[in-house]
Amino acid sequence: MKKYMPTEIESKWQKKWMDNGTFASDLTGDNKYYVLAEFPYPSGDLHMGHWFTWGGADIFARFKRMQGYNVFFPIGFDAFGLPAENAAIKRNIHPQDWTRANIFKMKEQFLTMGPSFSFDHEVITCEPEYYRWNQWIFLKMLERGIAYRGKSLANWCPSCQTVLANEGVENGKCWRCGSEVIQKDVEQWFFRITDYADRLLWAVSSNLTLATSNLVDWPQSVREGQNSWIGKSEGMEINFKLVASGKSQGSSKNKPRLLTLDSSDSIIVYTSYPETIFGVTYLVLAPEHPIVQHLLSSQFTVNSSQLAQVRDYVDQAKKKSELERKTAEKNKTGVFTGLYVINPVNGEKVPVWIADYVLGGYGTGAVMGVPGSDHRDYAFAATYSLLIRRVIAPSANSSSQLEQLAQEPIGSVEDVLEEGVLVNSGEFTGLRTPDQARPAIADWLESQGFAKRSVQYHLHDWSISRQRYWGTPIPVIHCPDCGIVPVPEEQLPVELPYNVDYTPKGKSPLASNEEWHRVSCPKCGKPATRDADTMDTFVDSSWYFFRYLSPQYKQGPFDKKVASEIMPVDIYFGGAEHTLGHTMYSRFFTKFLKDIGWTDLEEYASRRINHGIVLGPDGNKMSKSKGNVVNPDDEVKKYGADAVRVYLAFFMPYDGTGPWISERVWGAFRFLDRVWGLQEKLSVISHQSSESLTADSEASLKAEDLFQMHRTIKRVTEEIEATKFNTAVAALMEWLNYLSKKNVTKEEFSTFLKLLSPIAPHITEELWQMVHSSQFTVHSKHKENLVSAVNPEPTIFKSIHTQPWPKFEQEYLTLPEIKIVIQVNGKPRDVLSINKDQESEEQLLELVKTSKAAKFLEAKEIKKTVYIPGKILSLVTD
RNA sequence: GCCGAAGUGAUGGAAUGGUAUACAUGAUAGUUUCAAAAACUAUUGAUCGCAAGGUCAUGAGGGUUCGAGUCCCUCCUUCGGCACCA
Repeated sequence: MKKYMPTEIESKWQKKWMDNGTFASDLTGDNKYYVLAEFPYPSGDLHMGHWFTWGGADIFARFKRMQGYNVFFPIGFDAFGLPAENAAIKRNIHPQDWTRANIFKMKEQFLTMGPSFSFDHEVITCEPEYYRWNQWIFLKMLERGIAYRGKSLANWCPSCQTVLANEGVENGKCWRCGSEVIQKDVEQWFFRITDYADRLLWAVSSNLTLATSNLVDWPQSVREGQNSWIGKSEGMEINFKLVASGKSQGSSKNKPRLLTLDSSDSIIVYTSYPETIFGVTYLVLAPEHPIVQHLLSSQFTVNSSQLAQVRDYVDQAKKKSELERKTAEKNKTGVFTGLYVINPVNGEKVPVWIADYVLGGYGTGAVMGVPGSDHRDYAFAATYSLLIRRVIAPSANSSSQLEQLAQEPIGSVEDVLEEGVLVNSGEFTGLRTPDQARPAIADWLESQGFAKRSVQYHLHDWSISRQRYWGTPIPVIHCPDCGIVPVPEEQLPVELPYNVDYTPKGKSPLASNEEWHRVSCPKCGKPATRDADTMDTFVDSSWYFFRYLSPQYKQGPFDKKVASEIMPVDIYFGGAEHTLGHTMYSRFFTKFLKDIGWTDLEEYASRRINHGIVLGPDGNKMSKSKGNVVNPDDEVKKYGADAVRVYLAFFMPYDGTGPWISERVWGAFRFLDRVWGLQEKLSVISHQSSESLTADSEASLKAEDLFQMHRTIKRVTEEIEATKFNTAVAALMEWLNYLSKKNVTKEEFSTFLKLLSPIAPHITEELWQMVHSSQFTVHSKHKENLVSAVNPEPTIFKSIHTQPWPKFEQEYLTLPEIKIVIQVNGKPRDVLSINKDQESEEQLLELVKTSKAAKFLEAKEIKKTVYIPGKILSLVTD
């Protein structure tokens, strides 16, 4: 027997599979199965995380293929984005050249995994053939008002010199470079994802065992995370009229006042606690609130020192970064405006303040201050000695007790209640909240015309403009006369010019290429300029899984007919970090594509699997700066690709997070080496045909042998299906331990190889071909003949990876001799073996008398027996 | 603060309410070797015991059950996400 030398056999089979087209995709057949993994960013090095993600996906794809599915398992590259640009600046390489070289290198590295990718459907997002359809989709969105241009405060990274989406801000810092993000007023393009907020919400099921929601099987954590990010809140907009004396007399003749308000001369607040309205003792505006601007431009009469204070405060607030504003959470600051409003429910005159704890971007940018029932309002009122009134009391037993509670002052934060019974609330006093009081007051406020019901979302529109070079150009032309003019569809793609100055200057690098930038207006023909921004790279990754189906397609983003057959994605492997970004944007795109008639799908992936993270040997996240990066190439050289694959599958659950421990990879190698050694234990090595061999070996297998084999088939099948690769490997190890102690039949050996083949594709192919050598040699000779004659590409090579997946037989899963656990008073005392056919409670009770359990029953009466056939006999004495 | 997931040997981790610690790594001893590595064999939760065997152990404390790592309640810790969203 030759020694197991992985490096010798692995490249051999990788080449063979390639040449033979073993894993080529066929999108025409029935019984499709679409396996998707998040396409990699071409950073230039395939790291362990790629092996982990794609290894798991490859196991699954191979498994499904052997189960007879027509598997589509494409790969591509998410090639636009900042790192390429940063590399360009740092190393003076053009982003395009850098990216192309990286893609080339990474493909080579991927091949060492022995993957079963459908390489013939590759998608690379920086190719004009791809991004022209980004532009096409953009224009469709523009047509429908889903894409729009707006000016607003945006997250701005001063280091990357670009706008960031909310999802790109982590703890107030840029997700790429870690610089502190500031707020900047910028004109930019948005996608109106908020229009889709309701459709993006996941149905929340109280039954947690029900894994599906919106008819697909996505992790609970993703569904909950997205829902809380969308942050749907149902409440009311309540109108508070400004007190007339606050108005400026002088300006009333000429200027129309407060044009931006829905209803003139009033402030509209948003609240989801309308039932606390009797507890309002002040109003608070965000510093960005429009009325603050009116105030500062002297449209109200307030004394000048007050005005100066307001001006100071608003200026200060502007200077605070997002981070400062969030970390200063506990210390509430604010300033009185001099204005008053009337509380519509009781006619009280209430002061209006400005405070930066109120956010300009949420609701109406104004809230009612209810210090008696809101912790933040309480803190604010306490700081500025504002009136605090109790409107919610703890539930009371009697009305007299309630009256007493109503008088209790609120002396500390602990007294601030959001639930209980309403007090000091006019006719609503005594109602329980939230269930009774909230709808009652809401109805009443609406009927009186004081307020209307309103739904608010935490989700913001998606800002997609980036002032960077390496991305999809926005297909729009700015004309001094016609304004924003979309680039006509037939002129797509708007190609990204090669020659630009991409060093960051706070404006878009594309504008530096005059020849590209200056065009004539498609409408009027006069000189105009192209939009010089590029799109967020999340746009690229929002629909790539559609493009995979028909990457060469020229009549649209993808071939609808193919999509109707192959979509949705059946299983999507990816990282938990994409819960709020990529996976939600993709869902949004899918819904939009449905609306314009390109797909019938509401959800693009039937099942989502979040993978874990492989840490460095020191237990920290692998990073160059920490020097704990394990390079898969090195590990493959040491142990072989199969051992690395087995280790990755085995060392922790697929969704876990744990360190790479090299000495344990050796354990995976040892396992494969023992599998290799199994060939020596083959009891029947003959020249007979495989069919008669099967019959022979079946006959010689004992009940225990069959039990072990079928049990393993069952376990491996179910565990791969559930993406529990670690226990699938453990099941194979257990069977190997059993097989190592006996002679092995060809049947057992072949079955073992098939079950292991998705995880360790090379060694299993080698051993398979060795065992089925007669078949193989005949065919190889045959092949040479065929090649020289008619058919240049005969496909007679029968790979193990196209063999049918083993099926287990229920009848072998129980042994004739079964084991029954005997418990006395809940403690296991003995295990009895009994013939399956003879098992009965009476028989067992008889056997118990002579068992180890007997002494625990001496001189005791059995008061109760619980008998679960095939499992346990539980005896209870006094 | 809110939401979610999880706490099991020295370590990674297994366990449809039914013999907790499968499988692997490490460790100890032995075989082999001039020696080491590798390989192979045995042992390996704690504790009492010469042994047979017993007792105790799944973050802590209660509960349901013949029986709980698993279900329920309270608490602690860790990780992840969100966070002044009114």
